[in-house]
Amino acid sequence: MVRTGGRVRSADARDDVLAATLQLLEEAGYGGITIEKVAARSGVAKSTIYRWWDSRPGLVMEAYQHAVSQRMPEPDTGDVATDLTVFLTALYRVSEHPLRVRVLRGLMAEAQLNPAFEPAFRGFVQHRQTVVEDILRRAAGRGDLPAGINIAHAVDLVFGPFWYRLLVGHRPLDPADAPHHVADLLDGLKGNHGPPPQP
Amino acid sequence: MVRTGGRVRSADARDDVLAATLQLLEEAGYGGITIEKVAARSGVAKSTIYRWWDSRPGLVMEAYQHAVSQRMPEPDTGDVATDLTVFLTALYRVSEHPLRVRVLRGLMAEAQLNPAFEPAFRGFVQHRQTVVEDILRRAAGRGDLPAGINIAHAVDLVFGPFWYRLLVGHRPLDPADAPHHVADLLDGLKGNHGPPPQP
Amino acid sequence: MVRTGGRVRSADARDDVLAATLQLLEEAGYGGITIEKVAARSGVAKSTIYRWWDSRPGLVMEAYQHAVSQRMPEPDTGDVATDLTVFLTALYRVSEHPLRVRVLRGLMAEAQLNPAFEPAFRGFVQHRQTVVEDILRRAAGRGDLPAGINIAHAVDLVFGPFWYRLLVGHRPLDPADAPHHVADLLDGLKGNHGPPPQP
Amino acid sequence: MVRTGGRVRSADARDDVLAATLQLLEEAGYGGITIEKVAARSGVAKSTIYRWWDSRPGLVMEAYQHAVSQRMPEPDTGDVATDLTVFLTALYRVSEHPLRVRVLRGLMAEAQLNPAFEPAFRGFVQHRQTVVEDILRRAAGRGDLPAGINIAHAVDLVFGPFWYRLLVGHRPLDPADAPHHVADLLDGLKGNHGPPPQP
DNA sequence: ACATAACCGAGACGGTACGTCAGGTCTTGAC
DNA sequence: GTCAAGACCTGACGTACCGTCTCGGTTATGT
Repeated sequence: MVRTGGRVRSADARDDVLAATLQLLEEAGYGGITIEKVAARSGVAKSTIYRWWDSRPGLVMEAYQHAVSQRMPEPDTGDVATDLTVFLTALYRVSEHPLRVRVLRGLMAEAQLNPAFEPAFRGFVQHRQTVVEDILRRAAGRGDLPAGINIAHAVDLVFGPFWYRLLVGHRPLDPADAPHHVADLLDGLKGNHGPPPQP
Repeated sequence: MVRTGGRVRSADARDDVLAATLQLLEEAGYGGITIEKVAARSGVAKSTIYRWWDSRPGLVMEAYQHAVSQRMPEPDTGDVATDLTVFLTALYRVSEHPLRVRVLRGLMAEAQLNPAFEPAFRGFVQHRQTVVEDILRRAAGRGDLPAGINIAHAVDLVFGPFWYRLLVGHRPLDPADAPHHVADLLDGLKGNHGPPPQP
Repeated sequence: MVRTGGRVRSADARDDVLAATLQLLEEAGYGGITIEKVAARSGVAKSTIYRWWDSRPGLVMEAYQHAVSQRMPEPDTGDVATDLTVFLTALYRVSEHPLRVRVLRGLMAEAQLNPAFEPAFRGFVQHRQTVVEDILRRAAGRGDLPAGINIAHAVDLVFGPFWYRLLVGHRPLDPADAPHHVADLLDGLKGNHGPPPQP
Repeated sequence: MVRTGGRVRSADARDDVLAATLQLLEEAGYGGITIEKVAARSGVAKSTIYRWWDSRPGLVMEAYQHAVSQRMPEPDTGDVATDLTVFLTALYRVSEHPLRVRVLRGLMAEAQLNPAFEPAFRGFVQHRQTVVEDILRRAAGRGDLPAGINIAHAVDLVFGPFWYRLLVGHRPLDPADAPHHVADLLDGLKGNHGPPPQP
């Protein structure tokens, strides 16, 4: 597939839009963003924004990833407790960045209200789930966890409280809590009371 | 404080509005509701709606509670496992009512986007939390759970996965899973790895 | 027909919109008018303008008629030459008002480009034609003009040159020319060379 | 003036643009033409069109003349009635070609709205006027018409009704009417009621 | 019995933002 | 140096709802 001509996409325009989006995010939160304001702030035409981003959540998601694209770790030390602690600590650290918190909350909200956005958001979420799934699967393979463990539910026990605290905001998340949460989780898992995973 | 006269609030108008709200909820979801549509559907004037409800989430919350006001149980049998199982089973049963699921998701979304609505929603959520807190506190008092238990985190372990599944929709909630989740939870708690609760 | 309720239409808003439309007409001509500018100039919301006027030409036409609603004379003195002279003189006097000239030209242009506007404009034009038709018909009835006269073509001889000069602008219209044009017209008519009018 | 090199103007591009313009003219009328559509239809880039034509009316005018460049007759038989009848008949025949009617109406409309186009359009119109002027001037020189005749107004009597019918569309133009219109016109002229032409 | 005052429907109002469209300019790489 | 392609800014379009604000008309008291 070859390009046969045409003006090339302006990197300036792209960067200005993403920068303006982040600025607005900090000032007014996800709900305070409008394409109109992004256009005004960035000096980029609305039509140019619509050419490259199909929707507000798509734009915000890209701006977010562009800004904080430091990937989550995918630890594989051979010890399940260590792996989970590393991962959870990194996850909880989002609470130290109010901007990221606000973005995550806004994206979650959008996914509830806008069916068209749901699959994209689900993809984003599930990508994170697989990291934990892999850690648990490897541990079960090594015999460090019971064979019949319900991995799916364990994953929900990792991410559920995280999101719950993020969304309700009743209690701040603290990266220092991660080791305790991991210990609780593993205690529960070793008891192996879950039903067998769905085939 | 005496009323000295004046026409009394019309029960018809109130009922028509709530009914129309529920209808629209079923048809278009929370995000598909507008005050304008509710007014048109119900035959009640927009100004009347604004007189009695301050906002969309307020209206929806009332319509929801009016329709499905079966209170959550507050069990106190003396056995922590039984109490939690009863409660969790009732909680999970929401998944059998797509309407309620949609409302809960919409309210959560609104709370993310609309700061004015956050406190009301947090109140709604925390009321449910206290039921679980009370169950755990009583069990600890009886010595059925370690004294230094981190009740706050335990509550998050109950509600976190519930909301997470509800919001992301990656795996359906099943009331039959409640006993297993309770067992896992208690196993974790008895290990008592949590930090002491904040004073 | 009874009003059954609702806030009454604001005369201020209406007047402000029409005034702003005329102002813009003077400054920028018909083609320079946009609903957006009318809204900004008048301080009336765009939605209010769209509520009452379906389109730009409709708005301009009302503004024009509202401003210059001094009706054209419909003379009936019993003398065809006098009647026509009075009418034509009044008609030509539009050239003394550049604003009205611009509006007429703009409306004619819109009728060419916008099929939806054509009928409304044709109605406006034909209303003026009937005045001349009536003058000629009465004269023919009195025997002041040959019975078999082609009234339709005579009407075109009155309005055709008028519009032609207005639109092309090659030679200014002068109300003082009206008597001569009437005399020419009547000479031509009395010769009666036209085909019989279509039955 | 020497060309120093470089690619030569593509005749293909030019022809494709003009052909596409005519096609769109037939399908959607003058008002339905956009440079964008012409570019898409012709496969020629928008920038190329802008390079060679300054505006929509310029493009349409060239396309129109390119397609129907059959010149109007310029009769000189020595008889004024014959000359005028030949000319008027040819003029009226445009009504048999809806495409040309549409173009003429569109150009007239554009001249009203676009001051920059007015002079070009006036030139086009006046070129036609001179043909009639010459016929009348020759007749006056021969003594077939009174010497003090108002030629300018006579020209308006020829073109005025023609354009008026074309633009308003209230009554179809019929080439068969031309002889009658000529007879009426000459009757009026011979009466010589017009004011002396402006010096 | 009737005045009072709050209620109710209708719907106009000033706004904000939407997503689309065309205009006219500019940039790129191929010919 | 022209060409096709197409990105870019500009500015207006017409629509949907927002939350507020008159209107005219309608009840229930409570004196």
